Amino acid sequence: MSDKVVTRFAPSPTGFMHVGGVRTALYAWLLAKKENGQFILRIEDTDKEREVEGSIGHIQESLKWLGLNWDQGPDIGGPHASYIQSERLDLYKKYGEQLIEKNFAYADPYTEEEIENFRKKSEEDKKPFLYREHRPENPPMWDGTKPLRFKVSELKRTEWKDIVWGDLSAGPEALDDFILIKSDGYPTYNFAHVVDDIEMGVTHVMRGQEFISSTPKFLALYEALGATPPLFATTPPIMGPDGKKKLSKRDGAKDLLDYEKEGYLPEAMINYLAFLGFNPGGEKEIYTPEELIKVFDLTKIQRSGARWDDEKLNWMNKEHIKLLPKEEIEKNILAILPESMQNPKLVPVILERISKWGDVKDMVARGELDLFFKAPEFEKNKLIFKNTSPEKITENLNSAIQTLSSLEEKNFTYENIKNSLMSIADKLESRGEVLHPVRYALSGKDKSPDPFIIAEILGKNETLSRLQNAI
RNA sequence: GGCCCUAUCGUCUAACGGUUAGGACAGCGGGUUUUCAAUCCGUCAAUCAGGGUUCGAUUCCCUGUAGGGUCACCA
Repeated sequence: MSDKVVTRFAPSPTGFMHVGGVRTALYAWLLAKKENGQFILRIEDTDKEREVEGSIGHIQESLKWLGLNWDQGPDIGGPHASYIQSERLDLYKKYGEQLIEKNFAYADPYTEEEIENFRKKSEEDKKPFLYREHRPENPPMWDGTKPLRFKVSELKRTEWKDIVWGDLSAGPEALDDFILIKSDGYPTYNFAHVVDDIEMGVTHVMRGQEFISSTPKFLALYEALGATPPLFATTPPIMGPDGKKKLSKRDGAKDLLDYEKEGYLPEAMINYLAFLGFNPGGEKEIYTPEELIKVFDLTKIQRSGARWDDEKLNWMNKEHIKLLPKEEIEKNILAILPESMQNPKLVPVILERISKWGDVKDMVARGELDLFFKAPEFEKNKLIFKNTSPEKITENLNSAIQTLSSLEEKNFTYENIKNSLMSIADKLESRGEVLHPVRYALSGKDKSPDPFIIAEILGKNETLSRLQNAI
């Protein structure tokens, strides 16, 4: 146990990174960081057909955005380079030959049609299809043009331990002669990942529960290779909004980088993702990545699937924004505001209305900030407050102008404006009699930020002018 | 269908076999505010069902039900 912890994230480059895959990566990363171990990024590109160009770069960019830095990987190399499986074909071939020698592998002589027929026959007989029941007696030499199959030598019940799920087991029907190397010369996932995990000294394998049922095969392979299997930690799936199926593109599983574009904070995404299927206990919910590393514990990962909930993510993102220094918040908001709206005083007004940076853009698009930059056009009757007469409104607006005029330019601040207006308002039957007309005069709207902050941002001149205009 | 697995508020979850089953999101109500937002306070809300084991079961066992996963020259 003195060995260093080594974890890996091993995606196949078949498209964008979605949140489910990222969470598995996150758990592997958290463990490596917590144990001061190594986190490896390995690309499993053994299916040429499904490969999508640009995926590798996209995957790396996604991980980098979150700050999940790897210690070994395709771009930075490491003691076990290459970290791209298509560049390691010789290694898999070597392992394959070794298995043939030890009588743990053989060439598959059948055509795909023949196997398909076996399969159909089993289906008709209502029996599960097992290739090993058709295992050829005298398989040909393996020349690389035929698939190489693993030869199950002992049909037994497999029992193993999973850090998250506890004791697991499966009967001998889970064991079959699976393909190690395809006829195109590429290894299958089943083979390549085991070889690489052995070669790279991976100690903890984290992956989704879709792999539980094939674990007996992996274990048999480890045994045949004379290698000690790693520890397994299986993560539950992330479910779609209906809670019944795994989150898929159809239910809105998004490219992780879309969340970056929408202005989510990576530390909020990490917090949310980590807590979707993991909980350290206690009542604290907002964790920085550093805090998460400290409390992370594989045994506290959940076993059942969790639904993706955008609302909770938004809440969490807002909480993380609040943790940011003031200057940082200001910088981010100003960066999104158009040239004509670069006023730092708007920041607090905006901040309380957004949960992610992208919302700023929406506010601008909806024209919610326009009132700070151009005098509103209003309809006269909107100035009326409840049963207050027009004359009374005019009178109230006049007293507002009067009291605000007495404020010096440099004292034209939120507190002073509020005090001045409130002193008038409190003398009236209802504060609304003056505050409503003032709000409307300043903003042209019934619903707006409070009139005091609007006045401060507009400044004395503009404020008085809008009030006068309303009269 | 075979095999494997899972099951606490609407959602994410907490609870050495002993708690009024806790927290958070959402919802609802209220305070601050004329309003929206924000914020604070309060409130609603759950152990899938049935059997065991036990003085005592959310927790352990069995059955049922529901759900998930897997049965590829995909990972």
